[in-house]
Amino acid sequence: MPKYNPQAIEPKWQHYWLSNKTFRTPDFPDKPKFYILDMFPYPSGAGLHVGHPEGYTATDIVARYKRMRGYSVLHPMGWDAFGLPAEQYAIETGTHPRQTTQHNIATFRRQIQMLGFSYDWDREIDTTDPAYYKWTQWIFLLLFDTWYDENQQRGRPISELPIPAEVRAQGERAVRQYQDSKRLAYLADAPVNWCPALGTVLANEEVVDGKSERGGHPVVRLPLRQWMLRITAYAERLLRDLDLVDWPEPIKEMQRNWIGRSEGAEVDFPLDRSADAYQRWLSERGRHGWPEKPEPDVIRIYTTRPDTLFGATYMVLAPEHPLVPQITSPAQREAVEAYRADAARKSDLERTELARKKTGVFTGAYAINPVNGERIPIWIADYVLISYGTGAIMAVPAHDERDFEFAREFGLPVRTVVRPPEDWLKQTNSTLDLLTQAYIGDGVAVHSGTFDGLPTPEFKKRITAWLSERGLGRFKVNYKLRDWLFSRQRYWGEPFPILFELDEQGDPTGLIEPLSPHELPVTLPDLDDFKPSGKPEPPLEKAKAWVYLTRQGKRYKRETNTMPQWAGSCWYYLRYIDPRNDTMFCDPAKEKAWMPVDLYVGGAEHAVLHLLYSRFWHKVLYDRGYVSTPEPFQKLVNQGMILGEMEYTAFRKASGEWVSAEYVAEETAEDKRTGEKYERVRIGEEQVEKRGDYFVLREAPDVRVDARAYKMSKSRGNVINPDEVVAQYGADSLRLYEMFMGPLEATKPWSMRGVEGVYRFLHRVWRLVVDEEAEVLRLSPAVQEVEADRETLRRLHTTIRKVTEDIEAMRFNTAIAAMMELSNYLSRLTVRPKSVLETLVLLLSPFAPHLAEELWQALGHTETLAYHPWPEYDVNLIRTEEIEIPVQVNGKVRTRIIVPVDADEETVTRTALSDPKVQDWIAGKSLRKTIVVPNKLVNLVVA
RNA sequence: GGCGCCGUGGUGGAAUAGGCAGACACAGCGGACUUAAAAUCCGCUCCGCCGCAAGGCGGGUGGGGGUUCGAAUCCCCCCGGCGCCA
Repeated sequence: MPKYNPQAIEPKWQHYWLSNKTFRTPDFPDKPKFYILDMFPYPSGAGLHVGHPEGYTATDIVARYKRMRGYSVLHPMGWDAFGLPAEQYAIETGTHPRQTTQHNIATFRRQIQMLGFSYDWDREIDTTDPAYYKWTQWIFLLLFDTWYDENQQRGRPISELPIPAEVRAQGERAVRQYQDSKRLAYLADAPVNWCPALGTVLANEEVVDGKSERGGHPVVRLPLRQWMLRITAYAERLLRDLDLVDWPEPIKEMQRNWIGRSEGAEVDFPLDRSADAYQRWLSERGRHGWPEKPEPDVIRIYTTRPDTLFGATYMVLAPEHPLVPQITSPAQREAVEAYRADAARKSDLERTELARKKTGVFTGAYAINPVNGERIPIWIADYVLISYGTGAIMAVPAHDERDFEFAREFGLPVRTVVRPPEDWLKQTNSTLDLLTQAYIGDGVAVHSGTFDGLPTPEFKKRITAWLSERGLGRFKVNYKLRDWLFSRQRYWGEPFPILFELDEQGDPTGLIEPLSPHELPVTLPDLDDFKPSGKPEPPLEKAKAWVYLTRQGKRYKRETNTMPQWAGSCWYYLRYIDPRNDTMFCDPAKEKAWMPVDLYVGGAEHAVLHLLYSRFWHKVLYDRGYVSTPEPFQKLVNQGMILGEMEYTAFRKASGEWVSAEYVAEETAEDKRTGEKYERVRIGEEQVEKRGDYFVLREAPDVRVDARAYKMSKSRGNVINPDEVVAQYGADSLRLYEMFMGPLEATKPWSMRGVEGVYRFLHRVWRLVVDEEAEVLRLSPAVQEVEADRETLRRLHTTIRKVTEDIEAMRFNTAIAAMMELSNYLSRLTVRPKSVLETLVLLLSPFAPHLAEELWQALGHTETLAYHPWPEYDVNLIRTEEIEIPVQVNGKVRTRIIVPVDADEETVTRTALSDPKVQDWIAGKSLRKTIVVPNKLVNLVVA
């Protein structure tokens, strides 16, 4: 029996922790607090993936360690359970998504609990639980009730929004519409991906190359009235406050890029008109200044290069630009209409593809360049997006790559207004007036009237001021970040707590009515048919009895879109703090006590969207006084991806002849030279060998073999199931292996043999303590209550220090290596001091908690070690009297000498020079220089 | 195309205020125990060369160059992989 048997001891301790509520966290921290959060999983039907426990083990180690260091640790788990797959399954089988979701959650919970994580399960949450999404809806109402005050740079209640007198004069209805236009949650027409063949609206990720992912049917972009969240109002703060958090720099950089702040100018180009009319317009602008909205016959553009205004030779509007129908000449109408229809079928990504051939159509209209009065043609082209800037650009082909390509394609003039450096001209074979490609760098202005000779940055300032004085333009900060499209035409999501007022005919009056908080939650109606309606409208439209209601004598229709999957995950970290509160989403006192999250661990795939969206919600809650910190996640760590086992692939012709991998395109298995298609052959490790930088077939060493690890996927058949690993080796081995594989952040391939290796280590630790020969669980006879000798103590305390420092820095792989070294040493001792083993068990306990608890008990303890103080190390025990350091001669190690620790330079030099080997090496040469690095090395430079 | 990260034995990886390259583990080889196997334990294991041996010499962190007494680590160029953006 007393063999190491994880299958017996792991369930035993999991049951112990659960039934004793060992990891129950008090409502308020009673010691210094530490909030450790995992990105909660979407409980998919596939069950837990080995990638999940990687992050969960890392956080669990820190959580267990922090408890032993005397912290109140908040460490919860829950389910991000709304989402497409459950709904897709419902469409296919009629199974209600709730049922699928509950089933998947049960599987995930079982799998996570079998790994022995120290979550406080009393705080488990589920985003699809009405008691949870009640508060998601409540926060939506808060967004709806908030406007952004640009002056104060914060969100404020809509009741505090100043109403302009001219709006107020138009009556109550106008006031409400004005308010609605300023809310953080507002309605707008936004294009959806409508797939007529499937009769449904698709999410962006379901559209590939303008076709549906399933079936490859064409997808068109159709405007639909949808909820938007005004995240752009917070762009500046989302950018700036990245300085407050301790996140990996690349992740911050990705967020910065995503927000995409740029400085430039907005400039108004009036449509072509008579010289008189143009002069009138100019003087009008000079008098009244820059208007909030341009006149209906004026095109407003945004540019980051106002210094190139004199080089604008044409304009381009996005095909969707509202002015297009108005300005198109009759002769061009047909071509313009066709082009617009075509553009609607393309995604933004395809449209902006740099390598793509530029397309576009002339509208027949002209505009006037306000800096020089020049008349320039107006085109439409799909490389201009309606969603960026103002949806219109001035085209400066000389200094913008896309404009250059477009101009070349359509024979439009190119005018250089920034002088490129001479060597650039030479290199590109250009002359100042004949560029072979766009020059996009800075330089000195030419052909720019009175601005000639100004360097680019100076020009930008001067021209912006010039435009500003004349009411023709203004300085403008622009963001690539777009407002967040928050509606989904789906069933399985949070319903909006919003009503639309109906008139007596049952038609919408245009008034939007938010529900009151006491009317929440708005629960999802049951449907028995989840099939798409065949119209671009949400499935909830089918629940007629739910959709229409009478409230205080008025008829209303409910909003039938649902919220996107991101909604529930935007604030879940707050709910864990007070998960059962039904009067508030979270008690402010508890929030203050636990926030911010001290450590947040999850996959890098959420580096941008989830983290940006939740930061945005958090800031709104902050502005409205519901949370106490400007940022939710203080420290962020991204775990790397776990790949499948290493695979060797060879390529073979139909004739059976091998083809070296260097000639084969890996993705298609086609010959790079001839296009011939080959067969992929999986090769065993024993059939390959390494030659230089490549693996080759052992039987045919000319044939290179493709050697790499692939992402785990069902279709590739390389998915590792955690259940099987636990059944074979136990949870402690799985946990330990995932931490031992390499650095947490790195992408690394799985290896079953590696699991075996850590299992052997755990088994060895077991045998250090337990008598395996005995029938009952008792200590090994080598374990005795004796004082440890000096060397054992030195190794023990070195290990304590290493493990402690490594956990703090989340370098779990090297912490484990240190414990392996200690156990290798201890296993060679015939007498093992009990106190040393106790310390080792404590060090190991955050990593392999089941084994540790079992051994702790075997060592005679009756209580869990979960709250036992973490071992302290004594530096005096780590120090040695003497130390061996290398001696270099001219930078090469020639021998080693033994010197007292902290010996001074002179002693070290003297010892080195007296060494016979050193004397051989420096014989007949003169000593030029001596470098002594204390306790590290000595380098003798001779010549 | 731009930005970022990365490249170390047969494999995963150690070693960064620039200071002994290859800790720990896997795989492999040899040995002990065993009737045998598994498990376990002990030893060897970056490459090349010299030596019967003890030992010694040289090369080596994707490639090339540079800074330095000294570079896996810092700088420049190139090659390859991954991620994000376009």
